Amino acid sequence: MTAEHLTERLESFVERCTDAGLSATHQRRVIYRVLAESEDHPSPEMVYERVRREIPSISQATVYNNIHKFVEVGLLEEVSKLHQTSRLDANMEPHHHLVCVDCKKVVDYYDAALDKARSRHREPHGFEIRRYHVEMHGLCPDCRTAEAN
Amino acid sequence: MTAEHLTERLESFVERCTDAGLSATHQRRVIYRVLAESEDHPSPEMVYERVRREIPSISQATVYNNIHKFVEVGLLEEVSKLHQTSRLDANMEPHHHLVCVDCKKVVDYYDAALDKARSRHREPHGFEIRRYHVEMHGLCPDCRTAEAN
DNA sequence: ATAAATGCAAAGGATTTGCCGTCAA
DNA sequence: TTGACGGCAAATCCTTTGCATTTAT
Repeated sequence: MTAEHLTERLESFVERCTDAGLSATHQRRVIYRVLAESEDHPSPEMVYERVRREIPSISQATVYNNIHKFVEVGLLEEVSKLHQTSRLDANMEPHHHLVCVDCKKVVDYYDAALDKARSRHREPHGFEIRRYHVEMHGLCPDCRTAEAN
Repeated sequence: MTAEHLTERLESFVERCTDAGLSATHQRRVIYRVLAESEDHPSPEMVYERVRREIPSISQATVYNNIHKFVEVGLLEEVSKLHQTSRLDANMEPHHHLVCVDCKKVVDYYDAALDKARSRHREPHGFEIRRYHVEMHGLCPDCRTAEAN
């Protein structure tokens, strides 16, 4: 994140809130700035701690509620759409997953080209890669049909 | 999952337990069979419900504890290594993530070839893809160093 | 003015832990 | 026989909700 990008994001925040029908409260500005300044993909708890340095009276509920609002209006994304409950897989062969963002269905996905792509990435950023896992997030056929109504 | 693969997995289960120093208790056999028979990437709660049909007296703790053991010894995988607490990202540009399986650090990863790969997958299994996200799981440099001790 | 947002506290769901009795090897 | 395991219940962690008060527009 370059400084100019950060400034850009912060400046467009108020406008983006207005477009989304959200008032740009002091708490929201600080929560968003903390997130935009963070490089470490913080948890809600970490966001709460950082915001609390500036607004000691803020409550966890406000942080959680606004994170949800921000995700809804596209200001924010969750790294994994599958937190909250673990999802298990006894299939240990290399394969990938299609995840429905709506009903959280998980479908196995096999693709030789994806597996081949893995070899291009050896030790990215010094990581010793153990599992190369493509997660495609989208709407499953059932939820697409449901949404058409 | 073909029937023969399932049989294979079930038959090797006892052996794999022994190798890992785990006794193959009745509960563990049923928990593992339920998982190996499941195509839907069940949550611990769903595993508990299914096992309970056969062992009504089993406790949730046993299910949770054994799921952990199975993951440790490589009989099982979690679809996402990042559940339990949400991890947030204010960077809405398409990008990918390196996740440390040890310390849960998340690092952004940009790669043009990966983005190009996306176009090969249109509507896999009928999914309307909204986000094409590669999650590479491995050991970050810090944890590699720590593990060397 | 007024609909929305905040703070607080309690509730809820998911997961972990400690302890004691039981069972697999 | 005995160390590992299972069951139970309490504890903990993460997140959501209800409600009274305050605030942004």
